[in-house]
Amino acid sequence: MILDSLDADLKNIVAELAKKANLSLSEEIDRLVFFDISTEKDHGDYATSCALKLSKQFKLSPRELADQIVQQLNNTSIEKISIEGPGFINVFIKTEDKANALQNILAQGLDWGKLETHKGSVLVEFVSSNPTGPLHVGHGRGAILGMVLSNLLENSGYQVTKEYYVNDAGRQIAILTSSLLLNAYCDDFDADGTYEGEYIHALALQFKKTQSDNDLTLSFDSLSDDKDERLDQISAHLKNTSPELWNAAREFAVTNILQIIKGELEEFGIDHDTWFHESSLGSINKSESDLAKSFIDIENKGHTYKKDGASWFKSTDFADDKDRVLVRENGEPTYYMTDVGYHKNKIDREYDLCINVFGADHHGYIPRLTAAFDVMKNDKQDIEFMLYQLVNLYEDGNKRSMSTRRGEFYSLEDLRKELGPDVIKFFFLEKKSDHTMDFDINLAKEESKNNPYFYSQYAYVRCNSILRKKRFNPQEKISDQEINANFDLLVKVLNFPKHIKEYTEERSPHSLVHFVKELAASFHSFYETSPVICDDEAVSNARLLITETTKLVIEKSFRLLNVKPLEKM
RNA sequence: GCGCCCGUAGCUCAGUUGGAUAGAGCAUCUGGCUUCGAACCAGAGGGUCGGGAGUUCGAGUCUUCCCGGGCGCACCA
Repeated sequence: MILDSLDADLKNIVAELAKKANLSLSEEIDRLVFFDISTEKDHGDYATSCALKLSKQFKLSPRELADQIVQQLNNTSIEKISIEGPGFINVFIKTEDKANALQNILAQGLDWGKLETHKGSVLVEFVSSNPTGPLHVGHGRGAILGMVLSNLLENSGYQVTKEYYVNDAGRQIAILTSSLLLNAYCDDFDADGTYEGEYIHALALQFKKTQSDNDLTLSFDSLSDDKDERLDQISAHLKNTSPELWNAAREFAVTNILQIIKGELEEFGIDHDTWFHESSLGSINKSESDLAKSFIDIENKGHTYKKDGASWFKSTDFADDKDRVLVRENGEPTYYMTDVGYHKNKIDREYDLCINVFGADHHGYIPRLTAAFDVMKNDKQDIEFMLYQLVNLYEDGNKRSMSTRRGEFYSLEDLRKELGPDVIKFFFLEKKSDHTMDFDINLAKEESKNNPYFYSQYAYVRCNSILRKKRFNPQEKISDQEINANFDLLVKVLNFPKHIKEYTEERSPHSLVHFVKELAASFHSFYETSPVICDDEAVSNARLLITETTKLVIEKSFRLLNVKPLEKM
């Protein structure tokens, strides 16, 4: 890319100037000295404000510094260079070089936009919804976010592992197991707080068929009035009186619900590389288990203490607002402890970076998890969190309720069946993730410009439609006129890698959606003003090349977004 | 009460590590199909960037205080 070469030259020049002035500015040069893509044609192709930022250090006026930089900047691609306003340096690139760059995109194909800027291994943990029921709409947002983030990271050179953490132990699973058994064997047993809904009834029926003892009757003696106590009594009773049945039911429920979840994720093209089961963390009492290893690690490093019979982690030494219990008085690990053990396992698998995609309601969890991670990690490892906020569904101007009293809820599957997976991806990704979003179902169904998904697909379809009609010679020289007349479109196509790099580093998949929308808009405008198939063969050839490269960039973007480009609509 | 997130056009939202005149779409108004797909394009109006103070060549962006909204503050998971 021309821009990379310009950036390198600029950094070298400023470094030289700093050296002459006896200034050590390597950090500033790294951070502040670079070219931006100009937002206006008048400002050239690229602009830098580095002279404004560094004038103080150099004890020069910004324009004086800019002048010194400009005198040395003689990159062969530069057509014209000027200093404007308070000290901006604007660079105009030779039209011929832009034309060459455009032709070069064709040679790269879908590798255009692929980066080699990052190294190392990343674990992205996302979805990790409890296997107690189908995914709801909110899970979908996290799922799509995690997937596209993974795509971007992979595209930039990282070795990415996508992981789903399965909470297959603990109280929620006990309640799920009870729910299944009650549904299978107790007619009209109404226990507040158990899982209900069609999927439970269906699973219960299936489960019953797998058991030889078909007419089992379950009975309960005195049950507490307190909802939670009662649920635990039911679980304990079932588990103790029929341990084999209990284990079979638990296994059956978890396996089958995971299958439902996995199937739904597949519909969205989301595939996790690993499914990590909480139950595999082992027992806190066995020293080789991840759970015990993580506890011992923190203990050995001197960050634990005993209080009220429990074992605590002094997380307040690491920016947490209160200390946390790891092991209860009764010897049972807390949920937090299991998550610490899980992260110890991630650390031992030697990932350089662990990214957790969390629902924003878990944000309070970040300081304590970071604290434990920082204690256990090696000094090259890092943890990051991405939060996603709630989704509100609107239909006909009214907020739509996503759950009912009966435990039924409007699931991700329901939404997908209503709209299709790709339009949902586009809408979910369009908004910044840490921002509650209003999802307008009517708009998502609309097939018009109002709907950014269709608008973008339509641009791709138009590209294809044109390219089917006429072939072109990719080597033929392109006139300056065609390059200059289509600045708005080409600036996006030619700088695609720079944008992708930024979206990856900023962890902002939503920016990619906005990029595609804007690229589509530029193409639609180009389409109206510049007939591609026309009598002038040279002009036609150039425009076909522009169309082809635009198509490539849209296609590549769609792939990163996990959206299937449509040849026809 | 403490912590995190958010507040930009009537609505839904962007806004490039602080940059040049704050942008899209919807809605309103005007114009454009005999031709590559009008599922589109061109144009107009619409703003105290929640409010005040500060930092500096420059603030929607950073700091601080206030106002308003969401979420979280367990030996639950």
